[in-house]
Amino acid sequence: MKVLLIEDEPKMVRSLRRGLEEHLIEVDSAGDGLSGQALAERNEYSVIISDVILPGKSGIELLQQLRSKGNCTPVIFLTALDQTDDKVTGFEAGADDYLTKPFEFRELLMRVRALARRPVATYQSSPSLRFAELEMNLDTKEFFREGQKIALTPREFSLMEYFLRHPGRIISKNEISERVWNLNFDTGTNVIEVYVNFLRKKVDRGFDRKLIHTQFKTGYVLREEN
Amino acid sequence: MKVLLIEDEPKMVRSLRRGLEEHLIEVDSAGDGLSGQALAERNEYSVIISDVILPGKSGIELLQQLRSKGNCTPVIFLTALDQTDDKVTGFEAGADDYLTKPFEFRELLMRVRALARRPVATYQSSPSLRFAELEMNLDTKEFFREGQKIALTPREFSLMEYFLRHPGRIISKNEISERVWNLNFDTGTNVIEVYVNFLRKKVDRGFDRKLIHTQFKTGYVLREEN
DNA sequence: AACCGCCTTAAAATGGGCTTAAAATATCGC
DNA sequence: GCGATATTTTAAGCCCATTTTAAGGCGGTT
Repeated sequence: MKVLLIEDEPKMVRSLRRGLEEHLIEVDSAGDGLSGQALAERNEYSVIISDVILPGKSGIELLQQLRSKGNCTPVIFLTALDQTDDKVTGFEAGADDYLTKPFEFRELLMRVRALARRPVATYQSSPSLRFAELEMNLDTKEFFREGQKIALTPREFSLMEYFLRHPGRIISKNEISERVWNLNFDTGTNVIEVYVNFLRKKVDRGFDRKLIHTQFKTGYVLREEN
Repeated sequence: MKVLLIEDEPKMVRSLRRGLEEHLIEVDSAGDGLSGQALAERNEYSVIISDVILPGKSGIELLQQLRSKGNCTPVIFLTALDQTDDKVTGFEAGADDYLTKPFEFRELLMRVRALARRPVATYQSSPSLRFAELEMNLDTKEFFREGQKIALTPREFSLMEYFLRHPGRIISKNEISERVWNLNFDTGTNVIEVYVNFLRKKVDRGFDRKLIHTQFKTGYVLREEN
């Protein structure tokens, strides 16, 4: 099980992270709304635990934007004091649960587990990414061009996913190695080129209109025209 | 929206009923576990609100029996005092939410609405699951492919059941070990692979169209095509 | 033309998943 | 309760898809 923790108070983050990890729950954390949203969109979590008041973007805004993009990961809000008004708007925005600080850790753990137990399929309208005649189903890990299914390995899939999440934008190799390979240093290899090649073979070969383009000395783009 | 309220304290019943009906929520109520269960089985409710301590049959027993019969109506437990131990067992029994008396009515209302918003879990009127030419009878624990009976051990059966309840969705090994083996930690063994192998021998061997597929590094899927 | 970045291909390394058999555990009939 | 049988779990080795490395060629840029 993996949860995303969005909270700006370092002490709280540390204590929750420790508690959750003790119970063998993987934790990613973010200190503000923006990076929280980025993580939530890039990865799939069982549950998101978020403060309501956050720098950058409030928890409620964040939630609404996730939901509007078809992301149905259950969200538990944390709020300081008993601001019941926040509570109301939080629930209205589609929160699945609410805890008022201070709370017992056991309580949080129970609620996280209860939400994680919910059958995923029923609540998540299978999220899919589209661009041109490409279609990617994040749930079933299927990928299509013009309705034709293309088998992708996990790495290929997540690289393609990254392209589809940033269509039309030039993506540098650094960015790719950070966000797809999770390396923030240069390994001095050419894995990325190799994988772009893999994708091209599977996605562009045999089609007239190429979709994956090289921007010399800059990076790659997913684009319709040449 | 219609809720079932199971509570033995008449005062509480009256006040909650009034509050809910003011918000245009229909209310059926029962004063003990047995009649509550009868109502829950006879009618379909959006949410069940139940006291934990009840004459006749405890709320937790009631919940477990509903769940074992395939009834997935969300349940909110009410409990006097802060008996967190009850809370733990309640959540373990599959409760969807928990409120400690005394609570604000608004709080209850929010939680009821949050649960009612969840798309209704597929209701099992006939206790059989089907997919492609597979058929599983949950009552008699029989399992067939193309009408041909296949004998499954209990473990095999419940693994197959889990597949059949999530056709087309990729199911991770973690998910399987949590939901079929009820382990929420990694045992470091390969039981799951062994059992998938058992199932394949019994279900797919000798058939042209395989139904159980591996998604490398991701999990397994029940799917018709390759 | 020379350099550098990118492409392509093939081969090596890695690690996940499969299979099998044996050990441990549970279940059933007596 | 006891032994026999069925089921479940552990363990080990192998296989192969995936990933990474490496090397040589091609092409764009200056």
